[in-house]
Amino acid sequence: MSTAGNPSGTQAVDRAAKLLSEVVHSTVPVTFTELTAATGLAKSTTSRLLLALERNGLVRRDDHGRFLPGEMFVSFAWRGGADTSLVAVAQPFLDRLGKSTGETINLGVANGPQAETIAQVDCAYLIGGTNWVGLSVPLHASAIGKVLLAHGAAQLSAGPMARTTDKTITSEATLRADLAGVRARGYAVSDEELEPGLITIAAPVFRFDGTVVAALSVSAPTSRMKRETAMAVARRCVEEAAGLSSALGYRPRARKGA
Amino acid sequence: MSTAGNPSGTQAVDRAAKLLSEVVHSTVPVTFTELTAATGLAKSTTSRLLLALERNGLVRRDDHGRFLPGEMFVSFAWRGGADTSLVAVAQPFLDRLGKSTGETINLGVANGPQAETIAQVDCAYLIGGTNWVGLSVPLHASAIGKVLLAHGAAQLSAGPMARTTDKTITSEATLRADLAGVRARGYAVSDEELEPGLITIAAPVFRFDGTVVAALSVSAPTSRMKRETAMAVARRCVEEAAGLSSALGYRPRARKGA
DNA sequence: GAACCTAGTTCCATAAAGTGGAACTCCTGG
DNA sequence: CCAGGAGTTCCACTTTATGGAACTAGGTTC
Repeated sequence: MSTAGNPSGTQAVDRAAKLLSEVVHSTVPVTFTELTAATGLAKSTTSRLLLALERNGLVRRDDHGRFLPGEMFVSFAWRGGADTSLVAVAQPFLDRLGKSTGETINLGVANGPQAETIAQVDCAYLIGGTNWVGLSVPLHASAIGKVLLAHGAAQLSAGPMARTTDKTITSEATLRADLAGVRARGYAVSDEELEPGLITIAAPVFRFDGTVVAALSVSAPTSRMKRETAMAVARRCVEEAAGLSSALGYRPRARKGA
Repeated sequence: MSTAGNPSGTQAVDRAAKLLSEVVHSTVPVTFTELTAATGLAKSTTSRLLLALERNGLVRRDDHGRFLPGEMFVSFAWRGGADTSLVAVAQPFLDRLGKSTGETINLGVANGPQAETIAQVDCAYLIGGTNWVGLSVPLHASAIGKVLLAHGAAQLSAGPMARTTDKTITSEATLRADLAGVRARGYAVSDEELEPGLITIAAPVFRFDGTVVAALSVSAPTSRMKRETAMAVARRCVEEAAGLSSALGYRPRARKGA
């Protein structure tokens, strides 16, 4: 009768978790009745489970008796555990993107005047990216960096822009134009601007408040990234980045339909 | 045999919640064995419950099989639910402070160049504070404001400091000296500096990373806040602020004991 | 202000789900 | 290759959760 086939005997916990999930993933406080409806549980069961969740600080009630995530969630959020866990939330999205493109996938964030790689999925080919996790790259020459710059998630340092290949953008005006393109298209491209033979495409990851917190990228050798492939890859990259954004609570536009 | 007398029949959920609590409130990943030890549950039970929690995104395992808070917590934290819920976490501390002093309790945060009151517990006396929630007061004249200033959680605006009573500090040098005192003592006092007849004492609330995010205050009419009373009140205020800080993950000093 | 909803909690007999000891499977290190 | 620890799976036992019904608490209507 339930949606999922429960692997083993833990009904009560699973049901409680389902209730909890409804409460936590909702953007607004949830009523008791909505919860019985959403989970299909009997009133008595719902009541007992919610009482247990409340007793354990997993949910709480507002003045109208509606349910909100409890002290345990708030406390976790305040203690900053989230920052270190971005990678964990992102992993499934990276994996999916890696599987569908076969190329090297990276997740990068701003770290001072550079872009730092914090997670990676290796490519399926013999020739491909090495491990970049922990490495920092120039903002103006990398696709991830350009995404961060374009959305104000990183600032260039004062000095002149270092040239790493003959295609590297070093003029401020050119970069500004490129960044405008990044915002318009929804993704950034670094076409041999960081390293000869390397093309990278990156898309922005938004947080609940619409600010960009990271960028998701696909890197491949020029030999495998022709124009048509690039278009498809870019679309997939933007898709997964959007999915991750949504997991972080970003809601691009109020959407119709229940 | 168990530590707590369970009010009603929800053993499995309570046990799962206890495991979850261990995982979430720990600063480091927790091992399976630590969990069995901490909760006193049988290996088989622990295993089953953890599997259920994992399946539902409440915990996850790192590469060494140790347990961390799951996607549900991270996602909640990233979507910014915490900010709106500071009041909820703080409530018990405010209540306790209110009960033990009998006076008006406030929780305030920085809001631009002012201190904004975001929660309040009303005093037990007939004469006392009115509702301040939502009100903003000058940083330099209020105890909450001085705490925020002293710990760099708020900045004064450029202009001159407005005088609201004849005791208001309006000289920058005097204020600077006062703020040094606030840091040294651990609390701030506004002695009729905001309104004649009103004394307020405030203590800082720290976040996990040691930054100050809010201030907790006790306000009373001069008639009830004599010197000795003030000392006791200040101590209680600092205590509760420390308790709240701890709930937000702040650990002033590594603590001994299992 | 009495009758009537609706929302939610408590009761209780039933049976289903959780429990824990023991057996089993994986690792890791000697 | 064997020993020992860590964790999972099995399974008979029984404790614990379940859900319908009764009950309580607010709120609305007439």
